[in-house]
Amino acid sequence: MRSSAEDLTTRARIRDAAIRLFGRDGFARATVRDVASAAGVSPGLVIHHFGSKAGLRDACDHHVLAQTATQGREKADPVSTRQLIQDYMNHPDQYADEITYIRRTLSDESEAGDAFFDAVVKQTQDIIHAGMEAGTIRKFNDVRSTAVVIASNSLCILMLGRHLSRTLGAAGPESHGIGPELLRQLTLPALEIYTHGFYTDARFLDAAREAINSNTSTGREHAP
Amino acid sequence: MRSSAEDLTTRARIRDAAIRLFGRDGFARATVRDVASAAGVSPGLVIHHFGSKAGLRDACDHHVLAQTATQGREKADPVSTRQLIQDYMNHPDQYADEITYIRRTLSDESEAGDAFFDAVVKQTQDIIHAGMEAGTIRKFNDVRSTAVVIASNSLCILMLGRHLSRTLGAAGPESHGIGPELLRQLTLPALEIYTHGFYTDARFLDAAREAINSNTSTGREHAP
DNA sequence: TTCCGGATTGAACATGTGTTTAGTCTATGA
DNA sequence: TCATAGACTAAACACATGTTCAATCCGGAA
Repeated sequence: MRSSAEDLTTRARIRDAAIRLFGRDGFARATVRDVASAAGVSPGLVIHHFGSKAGLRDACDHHVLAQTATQGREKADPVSTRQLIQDYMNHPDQYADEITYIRRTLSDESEAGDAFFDAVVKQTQDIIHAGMEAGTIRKFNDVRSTAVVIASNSLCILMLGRHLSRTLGAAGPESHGIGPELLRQLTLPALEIYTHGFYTDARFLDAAREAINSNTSTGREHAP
Repeated sequence: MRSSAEDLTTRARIRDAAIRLFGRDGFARATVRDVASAAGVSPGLVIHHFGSKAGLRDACDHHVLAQTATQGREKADPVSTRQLIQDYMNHPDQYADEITYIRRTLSDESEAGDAFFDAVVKQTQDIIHAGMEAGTIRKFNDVRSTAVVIASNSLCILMLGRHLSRTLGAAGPESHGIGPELLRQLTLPALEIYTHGFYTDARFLDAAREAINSNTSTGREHAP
């Protein structure tokens, strides 16, 4: 859905180059000169358009946030975030920059990262509520905490993508990140746990319940 | 178990200050002058002891890696990584710097991060194998992938700690990270999913199995 | 005591980097 | 046609930062 680089305004080209470089190298390491050179433009023009490097970052934040907000509202995959990743699977090259940018945004402290995380949690929560009514998802007492756990588990594919593809040997060595092959390898194990659980019985859960109920202060509650 | 700052050699004081600052601000943003000042020392001395800023980073990597490797070998918590986090719960102030440093290490590309992740996965894999034989953990066909999923789910507490405590309102606003309160809030929801599963039946799992088996090439496999 | 090597410092150096500035070019509207 | 506004550049500026260097301090060995 995105036009080729030639069709974009200079401002948009600079912003897209910044999204790529900020995501790849981080905000601190990526220099204004790098961005300018990647956009085929002089450093001064970057400042001319965005006021400062921080202003450029804000523009990137808003753009990526808007970009990801438009999608995702319609689809409702129970394993959440996967609707975004699913989308990415079908257009890997097109969204790769946004994906890595979001990862950086979630790592570094930033309002954009906060907003994105909250959006994912809220969406997950809605999905759980709907699934509980439809009977496809088990009933949970604390839906909010459950949503947070599920959302985190989904997002960790994003955060740890590099390590996942590295250990699983998915995707070539050049693609340091999330690829269709990686998602295919992780889907079944994750769904199996989400379907049948990980433990054979409830003894760990019960033990944790007791430990937490009895010992509310800091202490040595060994979960297992 | 660690001596107070006064008892450490200057070299160790510099390294600990670097671990704190690299973890808090990132390698690029934290300057040699910052580290020197935090250690109460001149910038030149930092270079004198470590050769360069990169050398200082290497020293930090090795130290943190060694520090975390010594622990964890004995304890064997099924929800893994939690043995490290558990340990942290009992000495929050003492390990806080190492924790945040590891988070940065897992985000930025680094051999230390790779090694740490691989160690966690391997340990998780061992735990799963043991649990499968003992009958406490369900039998999984692909133990390796399952271990990767479980390890990632555990590590995301580390990666997303800031967001987790933010949305769950655990710990005061000054502690931007993982605290005992956060772990207490997440343990039960996570264990519940690990015990009883997330879905009520296997229809999502079966659908995904079919989709992946039939459509091996890139395509639009909507997991549901 | 004397001497030596390492710890340590303050200042300087070289470079990278965000930003400014003066000026050019180009299209558009009167 | 002319004038004006904005896109755009090249150069310069100011400052931060990694690193070097000469000099000093200090403890221990001879």
